[in-house]
Amino acid sequence: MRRVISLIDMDCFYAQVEQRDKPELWGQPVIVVQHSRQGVEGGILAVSYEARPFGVKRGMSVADAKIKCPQLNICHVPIGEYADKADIQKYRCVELQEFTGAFCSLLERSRSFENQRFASNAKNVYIELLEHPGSNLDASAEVFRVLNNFDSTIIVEKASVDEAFLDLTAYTNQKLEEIRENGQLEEFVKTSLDQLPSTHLANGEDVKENDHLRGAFLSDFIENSRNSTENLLLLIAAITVETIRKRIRDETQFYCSAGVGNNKMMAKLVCARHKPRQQTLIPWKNCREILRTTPIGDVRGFGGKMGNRIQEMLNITLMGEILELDIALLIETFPDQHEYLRAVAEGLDDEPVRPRKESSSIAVSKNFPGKMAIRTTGELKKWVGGLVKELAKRLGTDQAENKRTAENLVYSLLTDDGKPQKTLKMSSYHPDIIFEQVWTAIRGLNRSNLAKNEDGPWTPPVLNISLSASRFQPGLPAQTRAITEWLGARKREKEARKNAVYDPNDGRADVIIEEPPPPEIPASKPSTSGPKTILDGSVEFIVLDDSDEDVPAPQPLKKPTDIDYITVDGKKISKQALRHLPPDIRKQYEHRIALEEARALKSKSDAKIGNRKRTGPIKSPAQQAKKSKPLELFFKKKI
DNA sequence: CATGGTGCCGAT
DNA sequence: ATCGGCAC
Repeated sequence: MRRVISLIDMDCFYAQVEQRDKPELWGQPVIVVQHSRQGVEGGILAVSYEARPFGVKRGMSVADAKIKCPQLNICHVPIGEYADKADIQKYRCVELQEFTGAFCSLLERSRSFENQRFASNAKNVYIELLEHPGSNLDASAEVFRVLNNFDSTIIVEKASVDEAFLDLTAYTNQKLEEIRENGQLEEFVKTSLDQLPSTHLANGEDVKENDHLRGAFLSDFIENSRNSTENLLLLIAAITVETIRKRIRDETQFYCSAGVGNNKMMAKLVCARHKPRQQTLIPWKNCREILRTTPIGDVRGFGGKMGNRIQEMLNITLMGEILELDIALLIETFPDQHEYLRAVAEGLDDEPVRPRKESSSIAVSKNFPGKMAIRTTGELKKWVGGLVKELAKRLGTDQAENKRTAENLVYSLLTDDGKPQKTLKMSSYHPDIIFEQVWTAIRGLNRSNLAKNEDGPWTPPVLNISLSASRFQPGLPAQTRAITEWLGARKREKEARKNAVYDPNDGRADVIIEEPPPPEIPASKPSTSGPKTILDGSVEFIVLDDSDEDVPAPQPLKKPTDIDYITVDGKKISKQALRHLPPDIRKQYEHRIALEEARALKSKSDAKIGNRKRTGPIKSPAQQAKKSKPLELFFKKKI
């Protein structure tokens, strides 16, 4: 039986993330630009739909874009902490400490939006972040939480930061069965049009839709569905996807588009037909017609060399032409793939939707094109070191977040000559250790005959460095759990100190996370001075310890006292921050402050006695927060 | 001179 | 394990 598949694609996602960040940008033309090297603007990564009518496109230079659209708003991808390269973590991750501060402003903002679920989502994000101390949360994870929680029978494959495939086969079959059992089929057919407000039917005529036709095409299809289980399933899927998209919008503020069909290829292909904020349904019987006029390069998997080869060798441009070819010619030209090619041209594709929530590799890379190529040993060392630190940082947060540890590290150095690539066993997450391993493997690649010292030349010039961690095993190496969390907490505390001054304009509050407890197990931390032999063969993983180099004074600007902070739901919130809260929110807190202070006094006396040795899992502040009735009520009231 | 940074997969 | 290809 045919599957029922959907692709959900966030509309110009990076641009939307920026717009949500800065609400004044909603409805404005926005581009997201990545820098190439210090201060120099690189390519355009995303273009908001408001900017597209002006002719602003991906790949264009910022200058050209500005000429086309003078009122264009330009947002920049952040730069990596340790290496001078674009770091797109922002579009995936909201740092906990940033979010804690931004939480208030999000809440405030949610009241001005009509969407009632937004406050609820803000709460969920907040709680989830607190439940995983030191963790990050993808901006896209907000989206994926909606997808993953919608229904357990829907398979969700995270295809990229802003795309997901859904397998709705089981879900729609079950729904249809229910409808039939309850004798609601007729009712369903009659009401379904109303439930498809943003759906288009891909039939070849839909591209030049007058909106009047949209309804007519859909009605037609719905009529033909009465006696077609296959159509009914697609119909249910389309309605479901409308619901899912609405929920994504309500809970995250992000708009998306979708395609619905019988496989990944068609769902993906058809999704592009109506964007943004719309979705397209392709019934099985329309696949041939659609593909008949589809440029070969538009089909997933055929946008590159393979697609070009097909076009050139067969002298065709459209997918459907494959079916008109002399079969003998097709076999002769593509002996190994002719069957597959014909299947694709008919709209067949059996690639499964793989349930996947987390990425299976974590990579950092940087290009050094043309003149920028790395030509000295010292330079290469510097870049590898920086990239290793970026990688270690991300691996550390991934480890805390996903409770897993990478086994392999693959490096590659692209040169004119080739792209030597090797897999190393990873024995530590410590950047110094990783660096030594990588450098040991790499150093021999220098073909220069001259002195191989720091400032000696490196040949051939390096055009790209890439480091990728993979083969994740579940769990943390036991002894490092404590230190991992401790370092994470410590870092957060440091950050909080840095941000100790609340600036109502940047959405941050000086919310201080609890004092990090000392690690239960002392760190057998490798010396930072050199390579570290792993003790007695045991594997050791340690999160990047970016010791206090950049924050020399460990003391806060003003030493916090009990007078200055209020503990609410296990978090310390400065009274100054509280003053800046929206009045009604503040009121919600204030009635509890007396209680909390009393509790604090009590626990202080308790702490002197037995708080030290607890064997069970430590109760995180978040867990306390979750159970806290007042907070829940507070949120419920908002809805 | 040059999308660039990530990520996935199949063939070998 | 390495590579090459593809995509967003």
